[in-house]
Amino acid sequence: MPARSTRHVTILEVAREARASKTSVSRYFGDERERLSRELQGRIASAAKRLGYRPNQMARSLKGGHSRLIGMLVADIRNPFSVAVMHGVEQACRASGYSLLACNTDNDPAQESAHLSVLASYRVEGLVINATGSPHGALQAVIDRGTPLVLLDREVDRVDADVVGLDNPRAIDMALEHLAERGYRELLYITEPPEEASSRQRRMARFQTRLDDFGLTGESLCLPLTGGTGIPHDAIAAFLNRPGAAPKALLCANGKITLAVTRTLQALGVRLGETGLMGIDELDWCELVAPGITTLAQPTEAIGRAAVECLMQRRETQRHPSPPRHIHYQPVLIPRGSTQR
Amino acid sequence: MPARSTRHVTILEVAREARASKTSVSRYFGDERERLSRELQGRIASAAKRLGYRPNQMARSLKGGHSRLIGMLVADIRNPFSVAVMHGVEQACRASGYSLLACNTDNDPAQESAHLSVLASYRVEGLVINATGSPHGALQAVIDRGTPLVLLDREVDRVDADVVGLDNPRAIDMALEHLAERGYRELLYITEPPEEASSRQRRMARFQTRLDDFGLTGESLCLPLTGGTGIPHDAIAAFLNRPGAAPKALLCANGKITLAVTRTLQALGVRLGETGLMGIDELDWCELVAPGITTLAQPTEAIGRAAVECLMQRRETQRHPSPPRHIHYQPVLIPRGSTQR
DNA sequence: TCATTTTATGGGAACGTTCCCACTTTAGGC
DNA sequence: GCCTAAAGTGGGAACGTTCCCATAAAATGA
Repeated sequence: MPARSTRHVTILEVAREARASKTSVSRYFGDERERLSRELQGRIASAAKRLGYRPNQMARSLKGGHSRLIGMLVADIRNPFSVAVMHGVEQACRASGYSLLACNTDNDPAQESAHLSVLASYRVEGLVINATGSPHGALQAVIDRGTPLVLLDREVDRVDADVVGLDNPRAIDMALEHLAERGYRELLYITEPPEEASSRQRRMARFQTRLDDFGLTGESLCLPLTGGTGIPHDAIAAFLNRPGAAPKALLCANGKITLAVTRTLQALGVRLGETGLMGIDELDWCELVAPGITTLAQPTEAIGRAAVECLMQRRETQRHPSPPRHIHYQPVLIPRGSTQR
Repeated sequence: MPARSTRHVTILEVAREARASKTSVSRYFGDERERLSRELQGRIASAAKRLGYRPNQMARSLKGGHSRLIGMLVADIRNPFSVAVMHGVEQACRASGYSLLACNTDNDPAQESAHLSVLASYRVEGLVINATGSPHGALQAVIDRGTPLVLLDREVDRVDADVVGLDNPRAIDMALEHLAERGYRELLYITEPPEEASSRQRRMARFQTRLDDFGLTGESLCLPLTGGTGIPHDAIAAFLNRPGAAPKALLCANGKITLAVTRTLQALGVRLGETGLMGIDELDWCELVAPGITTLAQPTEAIGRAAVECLMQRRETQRHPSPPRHIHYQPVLIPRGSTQR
C-alpha cells in the first residue's frame, strides 16, 4: 500500500524515511546518483517507493531554471500534416527528456499571442512554432528573451529564427516535371491566401516562374477556405471548360486544398486522370479516391525531429548565437491514377 | 523598448519600478486587483509593461498548489477522432483558464505510465485519459492521490472515474437498423482487438446480441492493425464469396478499420452499395470514396468539452466525492451511397 | 470627539526544490 | 605516520511566488 491518500510526498519526508538528508535525496533523483554510496542509494530508493514519491517538477524548475518543457504552437490541429509533425516533435522531445506543451491556435493571431504568453509563463525552454501569418513582434521578443525558437513550414518576416520545412521550390519543380511528363499542358494552381504563410508564397511564386521551363501554361487561384467546406465551383469550372484541346491539370498547394478541390471535382462530375489532379501533402485517403490522387509527401516526422534538434543545439550553444539555419526537406512523389491520362 | 534582453523579470523588480510592494504586484496579477487603488493599479500596470513582466507560473503553482495545467493522454494522436476530441478538450480548458499538457501514448502501456508519471510531476490538476487497455493500477493511484480523472471512450476495470464517450449500444442499434432497412441481411462486424478497449467490447457484444432483433445474421472479425496498413484480405474475401443470395454488408468498428477495410475492398474490386459498407467515426474522405461511405459520426467536440466539465465539477466538489458519472453521447447517422443497393 | 471598523498597503514566512559550501571519514603519497 | 586529496554526506540559502498577518490611514458611528 503506497500510503498517503492525500496530498503529495515531499523530498523531506523521503529523507526522513530513509534516514538521509534532503540533499542526498535530491542527488538521487537528479543526475548525481553515482556520488551516493550503494547503501544510501538503496535506502532512498526503497523509502521513495514506499512513500510513492515524485519530484515536484514545479519546484525543480523554479530553483534550477529548467522547466523541461518545450512549447509548440500549431496553426491547425485538425490538419493531418500538423499532427504528423507534432508527433515527430513529441517523440524527439521525449527522447531528450522534455515534455511538450502543445497549443492549437486555429489560425487566429489573437490565440497565438495568448498561447505564447502562457508558454512564456511556464518558462518553456524552447518553442516550435507553426505561426499564423502576422509578422509578430511577440516572436522576436521571445527570441530576445533568450528562448530558442524554431519556425515550422512558415517563416516570419523580421524574425531571425531557424526554419524547418519543405524544400518548396523543389516540390513545385517536381510537380511541374511530373505533370509535364504525363502530358498535361495547362495548369491551375490552387492555394489558400498566400499572405498568411511564407511557404504558400514560395510555392506560388515558383509555380509562376518555372512554368515556361517545362513548356506549360498556367495560372493561380486563391481560395479562402475559412469556415465551412464551401469552395467556389465556378472558378474551377471556368478553367476546366475553357476551349482548347490542351490537357488540363490542377495542382493543389496543400492537403486542405486537395480535399476541397476533390469535393468540387466530384460535384462537377470530372473524371480524374483525364483532367489531372495533384496535391502537396500525402493523406490517408488519396489512394482511395477513384484512380488514386497523385501527391507529394512531406517527410513530416523528420521535420518534427529536426525542429527539436535545432532547439537542442541552440540550447547548448546559448552564448553568442550562430546565424539562423534553414533546413529544407525533399518531398517524395507518389504517382497515382489522377495524373495518368 | 521592453528592456532586458536577458533573463526573466521578477515580481520584485516590478515592485521596485512601480514603487510598490511585491504583495501589491502579486495582487494585481492575481485575482485581487480590485483591492488596489486606481492609482497604484496604474503604476503597476505601466511598470510591468515597461519591463515586460510575466508572472512565473512555476513559482505560482509551487506556492499556491495550482498548476493551472490539465493533462491528457491520447492513445493515438494520428487518429482524427482523438484529435477532434483533443480539440474540444483544449478549447474547454482554455475557457476555464487551464493549459493542456497532451501526451501521445501510441497505444503503448509503457509510454502511458511514463507520461502519467511526468504529468504527475507537473502536478496537473486534472487528467483526461484515452487509456490503453491494461487495467492500470497507476490510474487508480492517481485518483487516490486526489487528482480528478476522466476516462475517454474507454473505461478501465476497477478504476472508478467518470467516463465520457459514445453511447455504444445505441450506435450499434442505429447501424443495424439502418442496414436492415436498406435490405442487407448478412453482416460482418470488423473490429480491432476488443481486449484493448471497453468501447470495442461494448460495441461487439451489442452487435452479437441485437442481430436477431433486426432479422439479421452476422459474425465478427477481429483485426490487429498494428504497424503497416496490412490487413488480411482473405478473411474478408471469404465472407464476401460465401454462397447465398442474401445481401451482405460490412460494419466497421472505428475509423481506422473503415480505412483498412475500404483499402481491402478496393483491392478486391468490390462495388460499394451492392455490398454494404458502414463505419463508426466520420472522416473527411468518407464522402469522397466512390458512392460515399455511410458513417455514424461521434460528436467529438462535445465529448471533449464534457470531459473537461466533469473535471471542473470534481475539482469544485473535491471533498466527499460523488459516484462516478457516465456520460454517453448519441451518434449521428450520415447515410451515403455505400449502403444503397 | 474618540473608539471602531474598513480600506489600502507592506513585511515575512512558507511552497519543494537545487546547489554552494562545510564537514567528516577514508584513501593516497612520501 | 602525517599531510593532502578524494569521497560521502548534510545544512542552509536561494528560486519567484502567495498568503497570513500587521500596520497606517481614512471612514464610520455614537
